[in-house]
This record gives sequence, structure tokens and C-alpha cells, in this order.
Amino acid sequence: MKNVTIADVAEQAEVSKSTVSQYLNKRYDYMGEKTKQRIQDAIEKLGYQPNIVARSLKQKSTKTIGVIVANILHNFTTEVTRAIEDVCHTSDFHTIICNADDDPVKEKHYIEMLRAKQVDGLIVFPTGDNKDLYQKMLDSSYPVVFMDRNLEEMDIPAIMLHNEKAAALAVEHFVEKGYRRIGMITTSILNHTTPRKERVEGYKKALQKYDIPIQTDYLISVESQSVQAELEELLHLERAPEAILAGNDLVLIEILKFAKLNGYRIPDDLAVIGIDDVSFASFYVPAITTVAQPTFKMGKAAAEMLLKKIQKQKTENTSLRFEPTLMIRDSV
Amino acid sequence: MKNVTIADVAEQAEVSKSTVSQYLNKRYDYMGEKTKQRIQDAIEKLGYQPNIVARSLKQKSTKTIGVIVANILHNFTTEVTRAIEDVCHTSDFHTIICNADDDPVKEKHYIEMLRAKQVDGLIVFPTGDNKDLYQKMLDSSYPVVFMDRNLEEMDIPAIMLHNEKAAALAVEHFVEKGYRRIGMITTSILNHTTPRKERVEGYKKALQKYDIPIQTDYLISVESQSVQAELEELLHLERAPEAILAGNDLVLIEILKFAKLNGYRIPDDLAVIGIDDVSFASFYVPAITTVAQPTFKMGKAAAEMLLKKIQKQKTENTSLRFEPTLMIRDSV
DNA sequence: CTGAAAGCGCTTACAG
DNA sequence: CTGAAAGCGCTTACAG
Repeated sequence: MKNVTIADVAEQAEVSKSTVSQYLNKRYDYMGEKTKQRIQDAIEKLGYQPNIVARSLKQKSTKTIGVIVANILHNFTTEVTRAIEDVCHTSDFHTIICNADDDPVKEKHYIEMLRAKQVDGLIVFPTGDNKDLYQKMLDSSYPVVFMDRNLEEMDIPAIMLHNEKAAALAVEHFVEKGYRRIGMITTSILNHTTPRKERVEGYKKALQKYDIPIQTDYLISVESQSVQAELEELLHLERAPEAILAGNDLVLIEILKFAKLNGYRIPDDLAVIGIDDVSFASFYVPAITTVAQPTFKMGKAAAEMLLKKIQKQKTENTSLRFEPTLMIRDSV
Repeated sequence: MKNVTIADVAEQAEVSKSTVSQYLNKRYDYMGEKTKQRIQDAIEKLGYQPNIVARSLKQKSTKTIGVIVANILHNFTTEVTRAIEDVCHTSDFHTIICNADDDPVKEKHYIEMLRAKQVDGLIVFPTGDNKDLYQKMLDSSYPVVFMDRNLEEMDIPAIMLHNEKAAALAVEHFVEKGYRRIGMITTSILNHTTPRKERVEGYKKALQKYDIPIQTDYLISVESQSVQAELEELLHLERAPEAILAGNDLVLIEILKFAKLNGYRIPDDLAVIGIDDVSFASFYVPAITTVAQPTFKMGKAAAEMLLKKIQKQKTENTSLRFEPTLMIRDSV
């Protein structure tokens, strides 16, 4: 049951290990036809499969990248991840996905683990709380690109949505439909992540543009398990909002659950727009108006940028912004 | 920028590489306190990180398992995969997920690739069309377990749903609610996979139990993109069905889209049950009655079984069946 | 209590 | 056109 190695093939084919290795790596330049044939026969006879671990050790490249996502539960995350895998696959790279679960400690653990595993580069949705680690990667010019979030002070390129615009698109649509009492709910007030900050900013600016005063009690940031309770309160205000922008997919789901449970009809009692074009948006009853992120393009861009870095191609270290698009349906 | 290796640590700490290695592997048995301390200091000073690739080569174990899923688009698949990752994580194993996309050629490619990468074992949702490969793994007593589907002739344990019962639960519920004209739609007639076959069988047996004649035109098996067209036809039959069992999540979604598009009210015009408890079932309007698979338990069982095999623990090579549960909501 | 040496399965510069 | 030798960064049986 001993594993067959390159030495066995060499012996069987009566050539040296070097020659077999050349053959495997398709460096045929001066190789005789008969030699090739003998090697091929030996490989088949022995059922030889190269050991990639040994190759990686020698070549100092695993042809593998790591992806550390902040939270796998977001629709955005799974779609982006899929796109990354697609691109890597066509470049013959493998992908290891790790879920940091919004926990900097886990993030640190995964970064170290993946580097120990010698992955050639990393795409990370940064929690933001491991700046020393990020800096260390930068210092050793290890290939990294950020996704979804960025760190201002840090010279690591990030792939991001144009978040302000995403929120603005939603607010504008509400306004066009005649709404002026517009609330917004986001998750995770604690870690001040880029998308949340920027989306809130976009919401505020858009309201200002229409001379609608910003009401602080219309702007809620809580963990998703508290969304329903907050909503309950919000909708019992004297002048309760009539439209709500959900900062992400998890918030949207909580709003829909709440509406169903409490008999709010959408959009008659409450208009809703969600950022993130969730899978069920088009066939929900009513179909949900959303602001879609170009998840596939974003994942593709991140993967391509990272692969270029890995291949030491000159890349400008600049972040990229992607445009959201409003998917008008029936919830407004 | 040279990588720091165990040799550098040894030099810095003025001990041998062996001693450093012992330290790293926590074989402290006879190690002097001062030695330990010196090594620890050297590691910190140099920022040493062990190279897992080198270790794997020597130890002939990568502490990594591969998971080859038939189709990542199924809700079932993502949930099972997550459970597998959880279990592996607590056992300090890593997971590489590959999507065969229901294509035996891709499946073969991934199996070979993962074995070349020296993963310690494989969980596969088999397409069924690579029996020679499966047999080869069996012959070399390579650890494998199947998920969701099995191959009768093959002595590889499989983790499966009690599929007949899943369909029966749905049919029984329809009947209890007074329905007798009950149709069923499944995907993929081509590859005769275990779940599809067994669910159809369960549907037929349940109807027989209630003396309801099986109408062949009520039983549809097509690719998901054709579901809506078939439904159109089905619902215009002379005696059209009034209730439909969706064989999996993708079919359910197509049915919901169709109903929405064509103004069928659920359950009044059409009652629906889906096998697979999709994420939106509870807050869809109306909430969808489903048959849930214990995805977490199933993933956990598969991972545990595989890890046991890897650790050469005696395991009975027997398949396991899991019980479905009916989630009664408002679509019937 | 610690070290020298062999070896895991490859690749690669070099020699011929 | 092909081979001998060194080396990737570890681990481990053995010697002392």
C-alpha cells in the first residue's frame, strides 16, 4: 500500500528522477520520444499521482489563496466568495475559505494559520482590529487585498461598493414615490465598518439634498436580533416613519419577519428597500425593491488583483469602487 | 526578506534544530526550563512561524479533508458543508470545498486534485458516474464517506435522509388537509440519484396507502429551468392537481415564482410543500410548509465518521439514515 | 537532557 | 538528450 513516488516511476521507466520530473513539468525541450513514452507507460502502470505537498515545499508556492470573510451569513459574502473561486479556478489556483465571524481573535488565528500553510496570498474582509497583523503582511510585502471594508491609514487596496451611493439610490427612490418619513436600520454599531458608516452617511446626505430633516430617532443601529424590538418602538413613535431602508440583508429579513408577524402590509403600511439583492427578493410577496451590489464583478476584481500581485506583476495599489444598482420592484 | 526557518531559531537559541522541533511539538519530557525559555525568546524575536507544508510532507498528513459537493446551489449543501467545517474546526482539521456542479468529469478532476494535495480523507456527494475512481479509493483503503446519495454496490458508508419518509410526510399532510389531487415535481431525471428516486417512491407509496391512484401526468421530472413551463401545462389539465410537492428547494422556488407570476394564490389555488427547509420559508407570505432535513446533524455525522476513519479507529462501515420533520406552516 | 543524521517527495542548476 | 547531487523545512529514531 506504499505510495508510488517519482523514484518508482524512474525505476520502472529506467530513467532518472530528474527526467521524470522534467516530463511531468512538460519541459520536453530535448526529450526523446521513446523516453517520453516509457515514462508515460510507467506512470500509467503504477498509477502514479504527483505529491503536490512536496512540490509546494520546493517551489515555495502552493497555488492556493486564502479568503477570510468577516461573516459568512451575508448573502454578499457567499456570492463574492463564489466569484473569487471561479477566477482562481480558471487560473488553476485553489481557495481556502475561513469565516472570522466578526471576531478579531478568530481573524488573527486564521491569518496566521493560512500563512503557516503557505498560501500565496490573502483576500480578507477585515474586522479592522488587527492592524499590527495587516501591517506585518505589508512589511513583508505579502500579497493581500481587502474586500468590502478598508482601513484608511493602510496601504492595502480594497474592493468596495460605492456605499454612499447605494443608500442615496434608495432614499431617492423613496422620495420619488412620495415618502418623506424615511428611517434606516443597520447592524453592528460596535465595529465601525466602512459600509455601515458610508451607508449612513449616504442616507443623511440624500435626505439633506431633499431638505428632509434628519431625525436621530429614525436611524437605528443594533445587532440583528434586536431589530424587531427596535422596529416595534420605532413604528409607535408619534410621527412614525413610513419607509425603511435596511442596511443589509440580515436587517431586511428581520423587517420582513416583523411585518408579517405584526400584520404590517408592505408597501401600504410600510415601504421597504434593502441593500443587497437577496435571492428571494424577486419572488417574495410583494417583490422586494433592493439595491444590488455587483458581487460577481467585485469578487472577480479582488481575485484578479491578488493573482497579479502574486505573479509579481506591477499593479497600482489602488482601491476600487463599484456601482450599486436599484432593482425596482413592489415594496415601495 | 528571507523566511525564517527552524534553523534560524536553533541558531539564535543556540540549540539544535531537533530541540526546537521537540519544543514546537510540545514534547517537553526532558527539556530544561532554560532551554525552553531560550527557544521561546528566539521564536518571538525572529517572528518565526512553522511551515506546515514541510511538516505535512514529513508527517504524511495534512490535517485537511476535502468535500466534493454535487451542487453548491442547494440550500442543503451549504448547510451540511457548514456543519462539516464546524466539526473539522474543533478537531483542528481544515476543509477544502469543491463544487462538482453535477458533472462527473469535474468530480473526477477534483478527487484526483485533492488526493494529489494529500488531503487525509474525502466527503463526497457522489455524481454516481465515477465508480472506478470510488473503487480505487476503496482498494487503497483511503478514507471516504458519501453524503446525500449512495451507490448500492459499493462498500462506502453514506449519510442520507430517510427520503421515502420525507415525501410520505408531505403527502400525508396534504391528505389530512383534504387534498387528493397531489402532484410532485423533481429535478434531474437524467442522473438517477438516490434522493430523487426514493422521494418519488415515497410519494407513490403514500398515495397508495390512501388509495389514491397514481397519475403519471402528475409526476414531473425536469431541469429546474423547465419547471415553470411544465407547471403551466400541469395546471391546465382537465383535472389539474391542487397540491404540489416540490422535490427540493430549487423546484420550490420555481413554483413560487410561477404562482406569483400567474396569480395563483397559495394555498387557495395551489397548496405547496417543499422538501428542504429554505431560509425564507418562515417569513414568506404565506409561510411555506416544508419537510426539513437535519442538515446540521447529517454534516456532523459525516465529518465524525470520516475523522474516525482517518484516525484509524474501528468504525462499522454502515450508512446512516436521518429523520425528516414536517414544518407545518401556511402553504397547505 | 540534547544533537547529528537521515529522510519525506519533489525540483533545478549544472555537468556531461 | 539525461543524470547526480543538493536542497526546500520540517520530524524522528537513535545515540550519547
